[in-house]
Amino acid sequence: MNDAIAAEPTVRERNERRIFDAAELVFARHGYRGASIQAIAAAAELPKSNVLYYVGSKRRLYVALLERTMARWNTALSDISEDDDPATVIETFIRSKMALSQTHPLSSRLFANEILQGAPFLQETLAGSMREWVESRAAIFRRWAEQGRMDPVDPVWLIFLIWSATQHYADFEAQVLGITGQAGLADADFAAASDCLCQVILKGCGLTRA
Amino acid sequence: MNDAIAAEPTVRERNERRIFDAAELVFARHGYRGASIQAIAAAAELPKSNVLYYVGSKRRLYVALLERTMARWNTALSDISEDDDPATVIETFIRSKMALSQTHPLSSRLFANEILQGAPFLQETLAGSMREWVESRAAIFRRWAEQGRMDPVDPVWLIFLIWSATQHYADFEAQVLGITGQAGLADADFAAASDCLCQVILKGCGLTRA
DNA sequence: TAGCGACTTGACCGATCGGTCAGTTTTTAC
DNA sequence: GTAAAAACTGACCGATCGGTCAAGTCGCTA
Repeated sequence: MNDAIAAEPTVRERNERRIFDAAELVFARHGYRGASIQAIAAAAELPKSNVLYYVGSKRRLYVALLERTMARWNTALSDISEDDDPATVIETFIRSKMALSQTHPLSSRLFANEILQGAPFLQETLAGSMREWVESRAAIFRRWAEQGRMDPVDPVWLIFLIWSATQHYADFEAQVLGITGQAGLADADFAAASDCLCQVILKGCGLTRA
Repeated sequence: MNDAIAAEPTVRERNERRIFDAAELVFARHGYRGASIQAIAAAAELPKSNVLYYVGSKRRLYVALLERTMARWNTALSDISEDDDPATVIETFIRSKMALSQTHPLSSRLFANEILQGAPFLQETLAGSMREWVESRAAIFRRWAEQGRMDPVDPVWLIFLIWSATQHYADFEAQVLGITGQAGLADADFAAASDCLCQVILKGCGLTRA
Protein backbone atom coordinates (compact mmCIF):
# COMPACT_ATOMS: atom_id res chain seq x y z
CA MET A 1 0.00 0.00 0.00
CA ASN A 2 1.88 3.12 1.14
CA ASP A 3 5.26 1.65 1.98
CA ALA A 4 6.42 3.23 -1.28
CA ILE A 5 7.74 6.60 -0.15
CA ALA A 6 8.24 8.04 -3.64
CA ALA A 7 4.51 7.87 -4.20
CA GLU A 8 3.20 6.59 -7.49
CA PRO A 9 0.11 8.60 -8.38
CA THR A 10 -3.19 7.86 -6.70
CA VAL A 11 -6.09 6.78 -8.84
CA ARG A 12 -7.55 10.19 -8.16
CA GLU A 13 -4.36 12.02 -9.13
CA ARG A 14 -3.99 10.04 -12.31
CA ASN A 15 -7.57 10.56 -13.45
CA GLU A 16 -7.69 14.21 -12.46
CA ARG A 17 -4.60 14.76 -14.53
CA ARG A 18 -6.11 13.09 -17.56
CA ILE A 19 -9.29 15.10 -17.15
CA PHE A 20 -7.39 18.38 -16.69
CA ASP A 21 -5.30 17.83 -19.80
CA ALA A 22 -8.32 16.84 -21.87
CA ALA A 23 -10.31 19.81 -20.56
CA GLU A 24 -7.50 22.23 -21.37
CA LEU A 25 -7.51 20.94 -24.92
CA VAL A 26 -11.25 21.43 -25.37
CA PHE A 27 -11.60 24.72 -23.46
CA ALA A 28 -8.60 26.21 -25.28
CA ARG A 29 -10.20 25.45 -28.61
CA HIS A 30 -13.88 26.20 -28.02
CA GLY A 31 -14.01 28.47 -24.98
CA TYR A 32 -16.08 28.01 -21.87
CA ARG A 33 -19.52 27.90 -23.44
CA GLY A 34 -18.42 26.07 -26.55
CA ALA A 35 -16.78 23.25 -24.62
CA SER A 36 -18.96 20.32 -23.58
CA ILE A 37 -18.31 17.86 -20.80
CA GLN A 38 -19.11 15.13 -23.26
CA ALA A 39 -16.25 16.27 -25.50
CA ILE A 40 -13.88 16.53 -22.55
CA ALA A 41 -14.86 13.05 -21.40
CA ALA A 42 -14.25 11.68 -24.87
CA ALA A 43 -10.80 13.30 -25.01
CA ALA A 44 -9.98 11.86 -21.57
CA GLU A 45 -11.39 8.48 -22.63
CA LEU A 46 -13.68 8.35 -19.62
CA PRO A 47 -17.45 8.25 -19.21
CA LYS A 48 -19.07 11.62 -18.74
CA SER A 49 -20.33 10.63 -15.28
CA ASN A 50 -16.82 9.80 -14.20
CA VAL A 51 -15.57 13.21 -15.24
CA LEU A 52 -18.29 14.89 -13.21
CA TYR A 53 -17.55 12.57 -10.29
CA TYR A 54 -14.05 14.02 -10.09
CA VAL A 55 -14.52 17.68 -10.96
CA GLY A 56 -17.99 18.39 -9.62
CA SER A 57 -19.10 20.79 -12.34
CA LYS A 58 -18.04 22.40 -15.58
CA ARG A 59 -17.53 25.74 -13.84
CA ARG A 60 -15.23 24.29 -11.16
CA LEU A 61 -13.18 22.44 -13.75
CA TYR A 62 -12.74 25.62 -15.76
CA VAL A 63 -11.73 27.71 -12.76
CA ALA A 64 -9.28 25.06 -11.59
CA LEU A 65 -7.70 25.07 -15.04
CA LEU A 66 -7.34 28.84 -15.02
CA GLU A 67 -5.69 28.67 -11.61
CA ARG A 68 -3.28 26.02 -12.80
CA THR A 69 -2.33 28.28 -15.70
CA MET A 70 -1.80 31.36 -13.55
CA ALA A 71 0.31 29.34 -11.12
CA ARG A 72 2.47 28.03 -13.95
CA TRP A 73 3.10 31.52 -15.26
CA ASN A 74 3.93 32.91 -11.84
CA THR A 75 6.59 30.30 -11.18
CA ALA A 76 8.08 30.58 -14.67
CA LEU A 77 8.69 34.33 -14.70
CA SER A 78 11.69 35.32 -12.62
CA ASP A 79 11.88 38.35 -10.37
CA ILE A 80 14.04 41.39 -11.15
CA SER A 81 15.71 44.22 -9.30
CA GLU A 82 16.74 47.75 -10.20
CA ASP A 83 20.40 46.76 -10.04
CA ASP A 84 20.11 44.21 -12.83
CA ASP A 85 21.20 44.92 -16.36
CA PRO A 86 18.21 46.18 -18.39
CA ALA A 87 19.15 44.36 -21.58
CA THR A 88 19.61 41.07 -19.77
CA VAL A 89 16.34 41.42 -17.90
CA ILE A 90 14.28 42.21 -20.98
CA GLU A 91 15.95 39.53 -23.05
CA THR A 92 15.33 36.95 -20.31
CA PHE A 93 11.75 38.12 -20.09
CA ILE A 94 11.17 37.72 -23.83
CA ARG A 95 12.83 34.33 -24.00
CA SER A 96 11.10 32.83 -20.98
CA LYS A 97 7.72 34.10 -22.16
CA MET A 98 8.37 32.63 -25.58
CA ALA A 99 9.38 29.35 -23.95
CA LEU A 100 6.00 29.30 -22.21
CA SER A 101 4.29 29.72 -25.58
CA GLN A 102 6.24 26.75 -26.84
CA THR A 103 5.84 24.41 -23.88
CA HIS A 104 2.30 25.34 -22.84
CA PRO A 105 0.41 26.63 -25.88
CA LEU A 106 -2.89 25.25 -24.61
CA SER A 107 -2.60 27.21 -21.39
CA SER A 108 -1.98 30.33 -23.41
CA ARG A 109 -5.03 29.70 -25.59
CA LEU A 110 -7.18 28.94 -22.59
CA PHE A 111 -6.18 32.29 -21.12
CA ALA A 112 -6.75 34.05 -24.43
CA ASN A 113 -10.25 32.61 -24.65
CA GLU A 114 -11.03 33.77 -21.13
CA ILE A 115 -9.91 37.31 -21.97
CA LEU A 116 -11.87 37.32 -25.23
CA GLN A 117 -14.98 36.50 -23.22
CA GLY A 118 -14.35 39.63 -21.17
CA ALA A 119 -12.43 37.84 -18.39
CA PRO A 120 -15.55 36.88 -16.39
CA PHE A 121 -13.56 34.59 -14.07
CA LEU A 122 -10.25 36.46 -13.99
CA GLN A 123 -11.32 40.04 -13.38
CA GLU A 124 -10.03 40.15 -9.80
CA THR A 125 -6.79 38.48 -10.81
CA LEU A 126 -6.23 41.06 -13.54
CA ALA A 127 -6.98 44.04 -11.33
CA GLY A 128 -5.14 42.44 -8.41
CA SER A 129 -1.99 40.37 -8.55
CA MET A 130 -1.41 40.82 -12.26
CA ARG A 131 -1.73 44.56 -12.01
CA GLU A 132 0.77 44.60 -9.15
CA TRP A 133 3.16 42.45 -11.13
CA VAL A 134 3.05 44.89 -14.05
CA GLU A 135 3.31 47.99 -11.88
CA SER A 136 6.35 46.74 -9.99
CA ARG A 137 8.16 45.96 -13.25
CA ALA A 138 7.01 49.23 -14.76
CA ALA A 139 8.45 51.17 -11.84
CA ILE A 140 11.86 49.59 -12.40
CA PHE A 141 11.75 50.26 -16.14
CA ARG A 142 10.88 53.86 -15.40
CA ARG A 143 13.83 54.27 -13.07
CA TRP A 144 16.14 52.76 -15.68
CA ALA A 145 14.90 55.35 -18.14
CA GLU A 146 15.48 58.16 -15.64
CA GLN A 147 19.01 56.94 -15.10
CA GLY A 148 19.56 56.97 -18.84
CA ARG A 149 20.14 53.22 -18.93
CA MET A 150 17.38 52.79 -21.54
CA ASP A 151 15.16 54.94 -23.75
CA PRO A 152 12.06 56.47 -22.15
CA VAL A 153 9.50 53.93 -23.33
CA ASP A 154 6.15 53.66 -21.59
CA PRO A 155 6.84 50.52 -19.57
CA VAL A 156 3.26 49.24 -19.42
CA TRP A 157 2.90 49.32 -23.18
CA LEU A 158 6.33 47.76 -23.51
CA ILE A 159 5.17 44.84 -21.36
CA PHE A 160 2.02 44.52 -23.46
CA LEU A 161 4.19 44.51 -26.56
CA ILE A 162 6.30 41.65 -25.23
CA TRP A 163 3.27 39.72 -24.02
CA SER A 164 1.40 40.00 -27.28
CA ALA A 165 4.36 39.27 -29.53
CA THR A 166 5.32 36.13 -27.61
CA GLN A 167 1.81 34.81 -27.03
CA HIS A 168 1.13 35.22 -30.72
CA TYR A 169 3.06 32.04 -31.48
CA ALA A 170 0.81 30.05 -29.17
CA ASP A 171 -2.58 31.71 -29.61
CA PHE A 172 -2.33 32.32 -33.37
CA GLU A 173 -0.35 29.20 -34.18
CA ALA A 174 -2.88 28.22 -36.84
CA GLN A 175 -2.33 31.55 -38.59
CA VAL A 176 1.45 31.33 -38.36
CA LEU A 177 1.40 27.82 -39.78
CA GLY A 178 -1.00 28.72 -42.58
CA ILE A 179 1.02 31.72 -43.68
CA THR A 180 4.44 30.14 -43.40
CA GLY A 181 3.14 26.96 -45.01
CA GLN A 182 4.52 24.71 -42.31
CA ALA A 183 2.91 21.77 -40.56
CA GLY A 184 4.25 22.69 -37.14
CA LEU A 185 6.60 25.05 -35.35
CA ALA A 186 10.01 23.52 -34.67
CA ASP A 187 12.47 24.46 -31.94
CA ALA A 188 14.44 26.37 -34.55
CA ASP A 189 11.40 28.50 -35.37
CA PHE A 190 10.90 29.50 -31.77
CA ALA A 191 14.59 30.23 -31.41
CA ALA A 192 14.65 32.38 -34.54
CA ALA A 193 11.48 34.23 -33.56
CA SER A 194 12.92 34.87 -30.09
CA ASP A 195 16.14 36.19 -31.62
CA CYS A 196 14.20 38.47 -33.92
CA LEU A 197 12.06 39.81 -31.09
CA CYS A 198 15.07 40.42 -28.86
CA GLN A 199 16.90 42.15 -31.69
CA VAL A 200 14.06 44.55 -32.49
CA ILE A 201 12.82 45.25 -28.99
CA LEU A 202 16.21 45.66 -27.32
CA LYS A 203 17.43 48.03 -30.01
CA GLY A 204 14.04 49.74 -30.01
CA CYS A 205 14.52 50.50 -26.32
CA GLY A 206 18.05 51.78 -26.87
CA LEU A 207 19.65 48.69 -25.36
CA THR A 208 22.58 46.58 -26.47
CA ARG A 209 23.37 43.10 -25.27
CA ALA A 210 25.87 43.09 -22.40
CA MET B 1 -41.86 53.28 -54.67
CA ASN B 2 -38.36 53.64 -56.09
CA ASP B 3 -38.42 57.21 -57.29
CA ALA B 4 -36.15 57.89 -54.33
CA ILE B 5 -32.73 57.49 -55.88
CA ALA B 6 -30.71 57.74 -52.67
CA ALA B 7 -32.29 54.51 -51.46
CA GLU B 8 -33.36 54.22 -47.85
CA PRO B 9 -32.54 50.72 -46.66
CA THR B 10 -34.80 47.83 -47.56
CA VAL B 11 -36.44 45.86 -44.81
CA ARG B 12 -34.05 43.07 -45.66
CA GLU B 13 -30.99 45.32 -45.56
CA ARG B 14 -32.00 46.84 -42.27
CA ASN B 15 -32.65 43.51 -40.59
CA GLU B 16 -29.61 41.79 -42.00
CA ARG B 17 -27.50 44.57 -40.66
CA ARG B 18 -28.98 44.29 -37.18
CA ILE B 19 -28.48 40.53 -37.25
CA PHE B 20 -24.89 40.81 -38.48
CA ASP B 21 -23.95 43.29 -35.81
CA ALA B 22 -25.60 41.24 -33.08
CA ALA B 23 -23.99 38.06 -34.35
CA GLU B 24 -20.56 39.66 -34.42
CA LEU B 25 -21.00 40.63 -30.79
CA VAL B 26 -21.95 37.11 -29.69
CA PHE B 27 -19.51 35.18 -31.91
CA ALA B 28 -16.63 37.47 -30.89
CA ARG B 29 -17.30 36.77 -27.24
CA HIS B 30 -18.18 33.09 -27.20
CA GLY B 31 -16.79 31.62 -30.42
CA TYR B 32 -18.63 29.56 -33.00
CA ARG B 33 -19.79 26.71 -30.78
CA GLY B 34 -20.38 28.88 -27.73
CA ALA B 35 -22.64 31.31 -29.55
CA SER B 36 -26.33 30.44 -29.78
CA ILE B 37 -28.81 31.71 -32.30
CA GLN B 38 -31.11 32.45 -29.39
CA ALA B 39 -28.50 34.81 -27.91
CA ILE B 40 -27.92 36.46 -31.29
CA ALA B 41 -31.66 36.92 -31.77
CA ALA B 42 -31.95 38.47 -28.32
CA ALA B 43 -29.12 40.90 -29.07
CA ALA B 44 -30.79 41.82 -32.37
CA GLU B 45 -34.16 42.13 -30.62
CA LEU B 46 -35.77 39.74 -33.10
CA PRO B 47 -37.42 36.33 -32.75
CA LYS B 48 -35.12 33.40 -33.35
CA SER B 49 -37.19 32.25 -36.33
CA ASN B 50 -36.78 35.62 -37.97
CA VAL B 51 -33.03 35.45 -37.65
CA LEU B 52 -32.98 32.04 -39.32
CA TYR B 53 -35.31 33.31 -42.03
CA TYR B 54 -32.68 35.85 -43.05
CA VAL B 55 -29.43 33.98 -42.58
CA GLY B 56 -30.40 30.40 -43.31
CA SER B 57 -28.18 28.72 -40.77
CA LYS B 58 -25.66 29.40 -38.02
CA ARG B 59 -22.81 28.23 -40.22
CA ARG B 60 -23.73 30.57 -43.09
CA LEU B 61 -24.08 33.50 -40.75
CA TYR B 62 -20.66 32.82 -39.27
CA VAL B 63 -18.97 32.47 -42.65
CA ALA B 64 -20.59 35.64 -43.93
CA LEU B 65 -19.30 37.49 -40.89
CA LEU B 66 -15.77 36.21 -41.45
CA GLU B 67 -15.94 37.34 -45.07
CA ARG B 68 -17.13 40.80 -44.03
CA THR B 69 -14.17 41.04 -41.69
CA MET B 70 -11.60 39.93 -44.25
CA ALA B 71 -13.04 42.38 -46.78
CA ARG B 72 -12.82 45.23 -44.29
CA TRP B 73 -9.18 44.47 -43.56
CA ASN B 74 -8.26 44.22 -47.22
CA THR B 75 -9.66 47.63 -48.07
CA ALA B 76 -8.15 49.27 -44.98
CA LEU B 77 -4.54 48.25 -45.55
CA SER B 78 -2.85 50.25 -48.26
CA ASP B 79 -0.48 48.90 -50.85
CA ILE B 80 3.25 49.65 -50.90
CA SER B 81 6.08 49.72 -53.37
CA GLU B 82 9.82 49.25 -53.11
CA ASP B 83 10.37 52.95 -53.84
CA ASP B 84 8.50 54.14 -50.76
CA ASP B 85 10.24 55.23 -47.61
CA PRO B 86 10.58 52.26 -45.24
CA ALA B 87 9.95 54.24 -42.08
CA THR B 88 6.82 55.84 -43.52
CA VAL B 89 5.47 52.53 -44.75
CA ILE B 90 5.97 50.71 -41.46
CA GLU B 91 4.62 53.61 -39.43
CA THR B 92 1.54 53.81 -41.65
CA PHE B 93 1.13 50.07 -41.34
CA ILE B 94 1.26 50.17 -37.54
CA ARG B 95 -1.09 53.11 -37.26
CA SER B 96 -3.71 51.82 -39.69
CA LYS B 97 -3.68 48.39 -38.06
CA MET B 98 -4.10 50.01 -34.66
CA ALA B 99 -6.95 52.12 -36.04
CA LEU B 100 -8.69 48.90 -37.06
CA SER B 101 -8.32 47.60 -33.51
CA GLN B 102 -9.97 50.76 -32.29
CA THR B 103 -12.80 51.03 -34.80
CA HIS B 104 -13.59 47.31 -35.26
CA PRO B 105 -12.58 45.47 -32.10
CA LEU B 106 -15.35 42.93 -32.52
CA SER B 107 -14.11 41.96 -35.97
CA SER B 108 -10.67 41.45 -34.52
CA ARG B 109 -12.02 39.26 -31.72
CA LEU B 110 -14.13 37.25 -34.14
CA PHE B 111 -11.03 36.56 -36.18
CA ALA B 112 -9.03 35.72 -33.06
CA ASN B 113 -11.66 33.21 -32.00
CA GLU B 114 -11.59 31.58 -35.41
CA ILE B 115 -7.81 31.20 -35.24
CA LEU B 116 -7.95 29.85 -31.68
CA GLN B 117 -10.30 27.14 -32.94
CA GLY B 118 -7.64 26.15 -35.45
CA ALA B 119 -9.04 28.27 -38.30
CA PRO B 120 -11.52 25.62 -39.53
CA PHE B 121 -13.22 28.08 -41.88
CA LEU B 122 -10.26 30.26 -42.83
CA GLN B 123 -7.60 27.71 -43.66
CA GLU B 124 -7.66 28.36 -47.40
CA THR B 125 -7.68 32.12 -46.85
CA LEU B 126 -4.63 31.88 -44.62
CA ALA B 127 -2.66 29.67 -46.99
CA GLY B 128 -3.94 31.64 -49.99
CA SER B 129 -4.53 35.36 -50.20
CA MET B 130 -3.19 36.15 -46.75
CA ARG B 131 0.01 34.27 -47.40
CA GLU B 132 0.47 36.13 -50.68
CA TRP B 133 -0.12 39.42 -48.94
CA VAL B 134 2.59 38.66 -46.38
CA GLU B 135 5.06 37.32 -48.95
CA SER B 136 4.78 40.34 -51.21
CA ARG B 137 5.43 42.69 -48.28
CA ALA B 138 8.20 40.47 -46.99
CA ALA B 139 9.94 40.59 -50.35
CA ILE B 140 10.00 44.38 -50.26
CA PHE B 141 11.25 44.45 -46.67
CA ARG B 142 14.02 42.05 -47.68
CA ARG B 143 15.09 44.25 -50.55
CA TRP B 144 15.14 47.28 -48.29
CA ALA B 145 17.47 45.38 -45.96
CA GLU B 146 19.74 44.39 -48.84
CA GLN B 147 19.94 48.03 -49.90
CA GLY B 148 20.92 48.98 -46.35
CA ARG B 149 17.79 51.07 -45.92
CA MET B 150 16.81 49.10 -42.81
CA ASP B 151 18.30 46.46 -40.51
CA PRO B 152 18.13 42.85 -41.67
CA VAL B 153 15.06 41.78 -39.71
CA ASP B 154 13.16 38.66 -40.72
CA PRO B 155 10.21 40.35 -42.45
CA VAL B 156 7.61 37.66 -41.73
CA TRP B 157 8.27 37.79 -38.02
CA LEU B 158 8.29 41.54 -38.16
CA ILE B 159 4.82 41.47 -39.66
CA PHE B 160 3.66 39.04 -36.98
CA LEU B 161 5.13 41.37 -34.39
CA ILE B 162 3.13 44.31 -35.71
CA TRP B 163 -0.03 42.26 -36.09
CA SER B 164 0.10 40.87 -32.59
CA ALA B 165 1.05 44.11 -30.88
CA THR B 166 -1.76 46.07 -32.54
CA GLN B 167 -4.45 43.40 -32.28
CA HIS B 168 -3.65 43.07 -28.59
CA TYR B 169 -5.58 46.23 -27.83
CA ALA B 170 -8.72 44.78 -29.40
CA ASP B 171 -8.47 41.10 -28.52
CA PHE B 172 -7.10 41.52 -25.00
CA GLU B 173 -8.95 44.72 -24.19
CA ALA B 174 -10.32 43.19 -21.00
CA GLN B 175 -6.79 42.50 -19.81
CA VAL B 176 -5.53 45.96 -20.74
CA LEU B 177 -8.43 47.56 -18.90
CA GLY B 178 -8.03 45.38 -15.82
CA ILE B 179 -4.32 46.05 -15.51
CA THR B 180 -4.45 49.78 -16.25
CA GLY B 181 -7.51 50.15 -14.03
CA GLN B 182 -9.50 51.99 -16.66
CA ALA B 183 -13.12 51.57 -17.69
CA GLY B 184 -12.41 51.96 -21.39
CA LEU B 185 -9.72 52.86 -23.88
CA ALA B 186 -9.86 56.49 -25.00
CA ASP B 187 -8.58 57.96 -28.25
CA ALA B 188 -5.58 59.22 -26.32
CA ASP B 189 -4.72 55.70 -25.19
CA PHE B 190 -4.70 54.39 -28.74
CA ALA B 191 -2.65 57.36 -29.89
CA ALA B 192 -0.09 56.89 -27.12
CA ALA B 193 0.11 53.15 -27.69
CA SER B 194 0.60 53.73 -31.41
CA ASP B 195 3.35 56.24 -30.72
CA CYS B 196 5.09 53.83 -28.39
CA LEU B 197 4.89 50.99 -30.90
CA CYS B 198 6.21 53.17 -33.72
CA GLN B 199 9.02 54.40 -31.55
CA VAL B 200 10.22 50.96 -30.51
CA ILE B 201 9.68 49.11 -33.76
CA LEU B 202 11.07 51.77 -36.09
CA LYS B 203 14.20 52.21 -34.00
CA GLY B 204 14.40 48.45 -33.56
CA CYS B 205 14.56 48.11 -37.34
CA GLY B 206 17.19 50.80 -37.64
CA LEU B 207 14.76 53.35 -39.04
CA THR B 208 14.23 57.01 -38.27
CA ARG B 209 11.21 59.04 -39.16
CA ALA B 210 11.59 60.93 -42.42
C1' DT C 1 -60.92 44.21 -53.79
C1' DA C 2 -58.41 40.36 -54.98
C1' DG C 3 -54.07 38.32 -55.19
C1' DC C 4 -49.13 37.92 -54.63
C1' DG C 5 -44.56 37.93 -52.72
C1' DA C 6 -41.90 39.43 -48.87
C1' DC C 7 -41.83 39.22 -44.12
C1' DT C 8 -42.99 37.43 -39.32
C1' DT C 9 -43.52 34.09 -35.73
C1' DG C 10 -45.09 30.47 -32.35
C1' DA C 11 -45.13 25.67 -32.10
C1' DC C 12 -42.58 21.91 -32.65
C1' DC C 13 -38.65 18.37 -33.86
C1' DG C 14 -34.69 15.27 -32.49
C1' DA C 15 -30.22 16.00 -30.44
C1' DT C 16 -27.39 17.55 -27.00
C1' DC C 17 -26.53 20.33 -22.94
C1' DG C 18 -24.97 20.24 -17.60
C1' DG C 19 -26.02 17.69 -13.84
C1' DT C 20 -28.21 14.02 -10.47
C1' DC C 21 -28.66 9.62 -8.59
C1' DA C 22 -29.06 4.92 -7.49
C1' DG C 23 -26.66 0.91 -7.82
C1' DT C 24 -22.45 -1.71 -8.69
C1' DT C 25 -17.54 -2.72 -8.59
C1' DT C 26 -13.01 -2.07 -6.78
C1' DT C 27 -9.78 -0.73 -3.31
C1' DT C 28 -8.43 -0.05 1.28
C1' DA C 29 -8.09 -0.73 6.38
C1' DC C 30 -8.26 -3.71 10.21
C1' DG D 1 -12.35 -12.28 5.88
C1' DT D 2 -15.14 -8.33 6.34
C1' DA D 3 -16.82 -3.86 6.30
C1' DA D 4 -16.16 0.78 5.08
C1' DA D 5 -14.53 3.96 1.63
C1' DA D 6 -13.51 5.20 -2.89
C1' DA D 7 -14.28 4.68 -7.69
C1' DC D 8 -17.29 3.90 -11.42
C1' DT D 9 -21.32 4.22 -14.60
C1' DG D 10 -25.91 3.78 -17.10
C1' DA D 11 -30.28 5.78 -16.81
C1' DC D 12 -32.49 9.73 -16.41
C1' DC D 13 -33.89 14.93 -15.63
C1' DG D 14 -35.33 19.59 -17.37
C1' DA D 15 -33.31 23.02 -20.35
C1' DT D 16 -31.46 24.46 -24.46
C1' DC D 17 -29.43 23.54 -28.92
C1' DG D 18 -29.95 24.36 -34.40
C1' DG D 19 -33.41 24.05 -37.53
C1' DT D 20 -38.26 23.25 -39.82
C1' DC D 21 -42.83 24.39 -40.85
C1' DA D 22 -47.31 26.11 -41.37
C1' DA D 23 -50.10 29.80 -40.46
C1' DG D 24 -50.21 33.97 -40.42
C1' DT D 25 -49.39 39.66 -41.39
C1' DC D 26 -48.15 43.27 -44.35
C1' DG D 27 -47.53 46.35 -48.39
C1' DC D 28 -48.01 46.45 -53.00
C1' DT D 29 -49.96 46.09 -57.90
C1' DA D 30 -53.59 44.97 -61.06
